[in-house]
Amino acid sequence: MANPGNPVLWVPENLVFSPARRKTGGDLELLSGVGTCGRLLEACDRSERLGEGGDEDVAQPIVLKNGTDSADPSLLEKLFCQYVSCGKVELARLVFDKMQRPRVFLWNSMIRAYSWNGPFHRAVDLFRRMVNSGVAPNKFTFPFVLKACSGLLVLQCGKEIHSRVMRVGLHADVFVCTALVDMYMKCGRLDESRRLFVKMSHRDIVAWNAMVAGCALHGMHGDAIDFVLDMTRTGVTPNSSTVVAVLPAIGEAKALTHGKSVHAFCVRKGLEKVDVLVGTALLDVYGKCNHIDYAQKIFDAMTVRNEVTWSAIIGAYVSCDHMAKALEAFNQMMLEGHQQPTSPTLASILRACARLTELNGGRQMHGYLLKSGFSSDIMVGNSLLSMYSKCGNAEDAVGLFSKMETRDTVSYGAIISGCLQNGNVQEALHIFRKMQASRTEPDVATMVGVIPACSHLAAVQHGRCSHGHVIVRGLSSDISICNALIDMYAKCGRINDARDIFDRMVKRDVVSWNAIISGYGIHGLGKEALSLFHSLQITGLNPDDVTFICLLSACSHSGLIKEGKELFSAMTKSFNIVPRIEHCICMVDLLGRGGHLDEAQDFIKNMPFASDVCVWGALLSACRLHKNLQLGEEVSRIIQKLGPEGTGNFVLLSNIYSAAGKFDEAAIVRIHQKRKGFKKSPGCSWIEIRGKVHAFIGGDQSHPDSLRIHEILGDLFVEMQKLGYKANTSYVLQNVEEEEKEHLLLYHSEKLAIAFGILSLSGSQPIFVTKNLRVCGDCHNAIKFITTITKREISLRDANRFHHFIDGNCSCGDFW
DNA sequence: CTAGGGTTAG
Repeated sequence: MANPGNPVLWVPENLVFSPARRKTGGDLELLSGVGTCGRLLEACDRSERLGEGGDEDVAQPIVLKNGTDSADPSLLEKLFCQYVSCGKVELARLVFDKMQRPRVFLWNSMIRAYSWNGPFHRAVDLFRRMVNSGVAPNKFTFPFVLKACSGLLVLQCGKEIHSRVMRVGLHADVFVCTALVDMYMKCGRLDESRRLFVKMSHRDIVAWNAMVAGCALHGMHGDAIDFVLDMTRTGVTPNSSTVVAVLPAIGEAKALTHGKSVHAFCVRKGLEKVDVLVGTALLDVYGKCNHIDYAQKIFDAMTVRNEVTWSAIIGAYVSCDHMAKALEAFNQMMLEGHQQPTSPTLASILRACARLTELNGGRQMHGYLLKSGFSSDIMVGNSLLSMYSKCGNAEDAVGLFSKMETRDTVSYGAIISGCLQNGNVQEALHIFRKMQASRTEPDVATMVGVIPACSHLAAVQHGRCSHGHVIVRGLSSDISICNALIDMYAKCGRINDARDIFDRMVKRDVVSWNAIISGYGIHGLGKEALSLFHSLQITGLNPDDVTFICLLSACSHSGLIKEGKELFSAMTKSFNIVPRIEHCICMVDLLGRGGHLDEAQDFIKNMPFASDVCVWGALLSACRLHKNLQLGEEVSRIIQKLGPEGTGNFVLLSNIYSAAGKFDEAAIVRIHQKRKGFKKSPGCSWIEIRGKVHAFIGGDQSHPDSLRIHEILGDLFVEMQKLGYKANTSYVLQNVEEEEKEHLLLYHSEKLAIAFGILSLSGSQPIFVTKNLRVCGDCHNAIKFITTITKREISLRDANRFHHFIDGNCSCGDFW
């Protein structure tokens, strides 16, 4: 059932809702389906009332009744106008087609009707017909047809119309010119648009708004804001369209101050309560700027709300991490029943379920979506994929993905990262290959999702391949891509390649710095990490909470205890970063690893918040490292007390580990239990040989070369013993005879992978093995002997860091 | 006016 504390999602039982039906407005469809095709009734008594505007009740029966085709031209015109003003575009068109020689203004009305709500291509077609039938377009025609071009994003067509405008000498007309500015803006020709705009002798508010909206549309947030400032300087007062155009840009730029001044302007004009568009846009800005209280105030004060308003407030709650409020708002909306959910609403709700790992609620939503006809909506479908993945349900995500009718780049991105989040790296890479086969173009987000798959595998060949993809697609200058590449190369043991990417970046963000600092950290190069931190401060970029986690962990792995302590205090004092539990885990780890067990314990006791299993787990592994059994047992008991209920097996397993002195295994069990649900992943090691990844689990005999691998290990064991190696059987979990323990140790996954490396690679090639968990202590010792015997260089990346073994020594100096 | 997938940490 639902997690305690999480709100239960309310979903109506039998609600059926078809988005398609709402959009077309059924009666129009029915009418045109009757097939009366302009057979008109000479409803003379009623024709008097035609043209008064907007009375559709009068207009409809006229066309529906059978009558003669010999309609009076003036009646046709009146009827046409009537339909146009009622918004009955299709009916207006029927009448229009009946006219013998429509006058210019009738062409204009018809084109305008299409340019208003589409279909835009009809407006353009009609314009062409108009020109071909010898009717000269006038200054009213051009703005309408240009608007249709903007809607269709047909630059070529727009250019043709531009040259026609020049030929008939209408380029100085403010309306025509404004429409051209808008068309070029929307079609992405910002230079041409700006050129025309600057040349205009008189710019009205519509022209200014076109510039503002265009900049906002193309993600040029700063320019959009600047245009609004410019227009006020030249004495043009913004209107509600300006506000609605600029607010999304302000929101994207998270420019809270600008948002507030626009808000103030709206209050002066009395817009924010009565204008739905303004109110909605405003509350969205506050949501994006993380000011949910203001967003809510605006929402509460609005006298008119539409479905977009509800979507916006729900989305704002979700992005401000108020999931309960988001679900509450959704329930309220459904109960009030004035507004139906739309795909953005549902996408936000699914995001909320994902964040809460509220699988039951998510499933309920899925059921509702199936009933209500939303399940074919690609955005909703993608949100569902993500929800299932984030709730740890990879199978349902993959199942859903395979059943999707259409998949776009986002669908692939969602499923690839979903597989990755659930630890299925192979499947992620597999789907990436299918994506390429399906000719779906990967974009930045896809590649940012794929590159970490290579980092997890530590498969540098795959990684280089992804790097190649990125270059070919021209994405190699993207900051996020570079960040992912830095991380990938660092985790694949190529710290210098990582540094190279970092050094070549034109622009870096804090994640770039964090990635390279973390890279040095896992390589045990703490001094380098610290020196990068100093460079970071010179750039003027602010380090964030993650930076300090990277730094503290780097210090911890390099034994830089004094530096770590200084960083921790500087973090709060000089950088105003509130320590999170993660920082405390690093500190306990740092102190504990360094042997300051009492200090670590004091640190936990003085933490400003309640300690959790992970903090004690860090201390427990320190107890294991320094063989402090007494404190270790004490800590084990605390962990047992903290452990959540219903995890009996974990408690038991943890006890076995602890009783046998396997404190770090016990800690790992606890951490896994806490973080990943209730599954403990088995120790697994792998090695990439000529682009193929070979994976081994302990005692594995499934590899085709298993026999020879075992032979190699057997021979090595004999040699190692001659050099003084003694198996450390305290690392064996099972309660078996000593000899059996030695046997089990010999076939640990990391040893198997190394033996396979020896078998497959020539003597001069370094061996690079990756393990999902932390390296076993006996293996760590054994590998040192193996480097002496085989004269090979061996690198091992485990869950925490790198170990470079050479000539019987490890780069970590046994400090791990 | 609202909206789906992504990078850094332990």
